[in-house]
Formats: sequence, C-alpha cells, structure tokens
Amino acid sequence: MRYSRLLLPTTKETPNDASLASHIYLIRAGLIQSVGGSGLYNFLPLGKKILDKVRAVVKEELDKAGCQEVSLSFVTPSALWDESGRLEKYGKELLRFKDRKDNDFILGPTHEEMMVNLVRQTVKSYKQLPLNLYQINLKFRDEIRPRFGLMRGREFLMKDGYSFHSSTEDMLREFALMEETYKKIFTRLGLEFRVVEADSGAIGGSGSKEFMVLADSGEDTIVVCNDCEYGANIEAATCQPKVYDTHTACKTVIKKALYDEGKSLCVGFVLPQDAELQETKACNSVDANDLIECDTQQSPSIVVIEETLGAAVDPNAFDAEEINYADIVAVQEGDTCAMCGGALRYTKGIEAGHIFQLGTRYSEPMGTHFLDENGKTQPMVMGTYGIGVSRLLAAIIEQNHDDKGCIWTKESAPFALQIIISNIKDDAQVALGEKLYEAMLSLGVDVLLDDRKDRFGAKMSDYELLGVPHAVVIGKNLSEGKVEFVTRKGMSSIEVDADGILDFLRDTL
RNA sequence: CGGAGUGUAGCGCAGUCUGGUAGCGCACCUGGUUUGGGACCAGGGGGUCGAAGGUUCGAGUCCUUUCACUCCGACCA
Repeated sequence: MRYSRLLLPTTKETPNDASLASHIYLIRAGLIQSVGGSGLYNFLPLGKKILDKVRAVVKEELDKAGCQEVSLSFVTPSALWDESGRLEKYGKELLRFKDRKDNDFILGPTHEEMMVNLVRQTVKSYKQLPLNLYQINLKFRDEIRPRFGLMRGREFLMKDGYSFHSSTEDMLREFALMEETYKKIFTRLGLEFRVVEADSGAIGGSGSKEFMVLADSGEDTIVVCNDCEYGANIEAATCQPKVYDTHTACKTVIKKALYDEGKSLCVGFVLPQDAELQETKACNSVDANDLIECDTQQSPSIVVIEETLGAAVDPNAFDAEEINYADIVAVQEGDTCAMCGGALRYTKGIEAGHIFQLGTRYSEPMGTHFLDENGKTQPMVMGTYGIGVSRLLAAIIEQNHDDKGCIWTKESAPFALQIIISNIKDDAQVALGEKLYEAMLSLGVDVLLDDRKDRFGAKMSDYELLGVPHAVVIGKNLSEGKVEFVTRKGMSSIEVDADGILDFLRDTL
C-alpha cells in the first residue's frame, strides 16, 4: 500500500473526551472515528484491517478446536427473550423497538436465545451432539455510560460461541478445551493475561472464568495470589475464612433488592465492622437483579449474615422474615489465599473473554431437548464462550504503547513493514524506496510505502503513531550508501548498507 | 438515575457578562520556498452559532422550553 493513497487521517490533537491511551491513539492514528459521541465508532481502513486480523486469529483457533461459524440475525424478536425470561432481567441495556407491524424487536446484546432457537429446530438426536457454534458479529448494548473508546462502546464486535452437549461431563470437557483455545488466542495476539474465576452475571449458569488482559487502566479489580496460580474477579474472589467470636464488632448494611416485575425487598447485610460488602456477592445471595441504595431506614424483611461470622452473631437479634448465611464480604489485599496460604493482592484487568458453564439454564425454559440412547427426552447441557473482539484492539494498545503512539504486536499489526522515503524530491531515495517496495510485495510482505510529499518529521511522527513493528528509513545517509532499519518497540535503529537491505529484510522479517 | 459541565467550520476553542459585519489555531485548496523530527510566505474555500418559541428596529449574546453530548459514582465482552 502507498501512504499517498491511504485514508489515514492522523491528528496532532487529542480528542478532549479521551483519557485512555487506547482511545487517544485509535483516534489520533486515524483508525477509528467517533460518530456523534456516545459509544458509536466508524472503523477507517486500517482500523478495519487490524480488526480483521484479530478476528482472523480468533476464527483460526476456534476452527482448529472444531467450532463452526454461523451468522445470526442482528435484529432479534423480543418473543425469544420472553421465553428465556431475560427480557426483564437484562433491563434497559436492551435496545427495543417496533417494526411497521408493531412487532417487538431488540438489537442483540448476546445471542443465547437465537442460538438455542437455531439448535432446537435442527438438532433432535444425541447422535448430532456435541456441537459448538459461534459467530463474530456486531452486538449492541445500550450502556448506561459508554466511555473509553472501543473499550466500552455501545456497538461492538464480539465473538460469541455456544456449545450443546448430551451430558454435563461432555460440557466440562468442552469448557476445558475452550479455556485452552482462548489461551492460544490471547498468546498469539501477544497479550499478557490471566484466567480468573468470575461471577456469572446476567447470563447465568454455574462455573465461569474470565480472561483478563492485565493493564492498569482495566475496569475490573482482580485478586491474585503472590505464591500460586489463584486468580479471581473481586466479585467472585474467596480467601481463607477468618475467625470471629461474639466480641467481633459488626455492622448492618441496608440495601433495596430489585426483582422482576418491579418487585423489591429491603435486605440487611450483616458483616464485620472492618469488612467491606461485595455488592455482586450480596446481590447473588438474595437472587436479586440489582441492589440499590435504600432511602428509608425501614427494618429489613431479609437478613443475610456473612457466613464466616457463624455463631459470633445471634440470629434472634434480628426481626426479619428470613435469615440466611452467605459469603458477602469483599476480599482485601493481604488476605490469605485459600489454595496455598500465600498473600493475596489486587491488580487491574480488562475483561477480554468470558467462558460459562450454562447447564440447562436456557435449554430447559426454551425447550431445547434431544432424544438420548434410550429414546428419552433430555434437555441439552450448554456452555457459552465470549471474546470482545473490538475491545481487544483497545486492550492490545493499553499493553503495547509509549508516549508517541501504538506498538502493534506481530499478529495484530496493520503492516509488517513501513518504508519511509525521507525526501520525495531526492531521486535516489525514491528509486530505492520503489525498488524495495516492489521487492517486498513480490515476497508477500505486507508493506506500506510512505511516498508522501511531507517533511521527515511529519513522516516519523506518523510512523510512531501508527506503530508498524519495523521501518526502513531511506534518508540522507543514502549518499554514503546507508539506510536505517528501525524497530518501533524502543525506537532502536541500526544502519544497514543500502546494497544489502533486501537480504537483511529477507532474513529479519 | 444522582452530582458537575459543555453545545459556535472536520477537530480544538474564543466571542455570550455589557445585543449591532461570524472569529482564532489545526486540518483543507492554489502558488512559491523548504526537506533528518509535525517548516515558512502569500492567497483561498468552508457556519441552520444544538433545536423550538419569545423579547427587540436588530439575538451566537437576553427570556422560556427542549434535545444532545462530556466528566465523576451504581451495569457489562
């Protein structure tokens, strides 16, 4: 590709609403363009190209693992969501609308219902199982607060996969296979990540693991052990139980728990004075959709006592209809690891992938059955597996950038090599640049030739901003028969004889 | 939804208090000089001033209503 023909609108100024490196550089490097704000973005040619490369890595590894790609309708009938009971649970994040006949539709935020619907119409026998189907398509979530560019857009590209099994054992086998496959994907993309235990959220199900790309700018707090492999989202993290007695000072946190059809209950959470309530755990402990602040100090109808308090608290002290025990306390830094006894600490991560053991959460209510060897009707056992593909672009930049711009990893780079002709009016420089460009193309190297009538400084700045892994700078040293080979990471450069540059590139790239 | 703020050229902003020719920087176009770190000179194009209503001889500016977006806190790949 010739730079002079490329639509790549780089800018010197940072957009005023961008605070994250990935957001700033995606826009400044001319990869994406904001569409009237509010979490909607256009992908410009090179942004699209990078997205396609990341997508290709995801697809290759999944196909190798035996998954099959499909493409589900983006617009989905609300009726399906009624069947699974998620229409209410998902709440306002669903973008709902009507067609001209007044039928209700939503834009899919994730496609469990659609995939289940597809499979229940086509799969009837245990002989057709197991099955792992996925798609890499647009999703829409009407986020309360979109921000950070591609990190939390409202429209985004997600890979969502669903597996169907005749037994829980087989689903667990596939779950493990997907964990391995995901590790391969993130490793190929050059990311530093950690697999952690997670809460299952609105999708439901039992076991779930998140793939966290480690970055200080990550939105999730994850708890990791200094001494072993243990890692968990703060929402699901556990530690060795602490010991309390009747002298332990306790506090009660009052919250309003929200349920389907507008129902709500006042709940009191009892925990040690110096502990912190973990809202997700608390929410799960009462099977609520959400917890909100309770305005009045009314007496709670349910009391949940932190389980490690045990006998340290007298349950008769509360005037409530129901008293339960559950893990509702947030793990603190310095707590003891339940696996090995080491010290736990916090770190930040970007949730780039999430795998769930769904069980029969969707197949049961939606009537997705098959006939087993004995001709008996059984609900299929399911797993579901997601990767935020467009978010991965942001995650790659968060982990790979400097104060000049992006530093793309090998598998994600928009080009393998950039050839920079310093002065377009110098015939010798142009001649070598063109020759090298043609040679690289014929070798099958994806190369960008900067043939613009710009000054050296402008070209170098654009090179650093875009972040192609390597460049050849053909400049004034050509009069002494030398060119420069530059590596974007660290901006180190070495002088190479102009005569030998072609061989050098053949050996190096 | 709570709190704070902003809407004026593609982007970033001034002008609004005190009503009177629509401005600046970047980007863009033309010509010329320049070519190792975003250069310079000269000329040029580009605007429903977020929207609606009102006050006024006259509204970007004052009044009312409304919409959108951004930032800080509770959802999620």
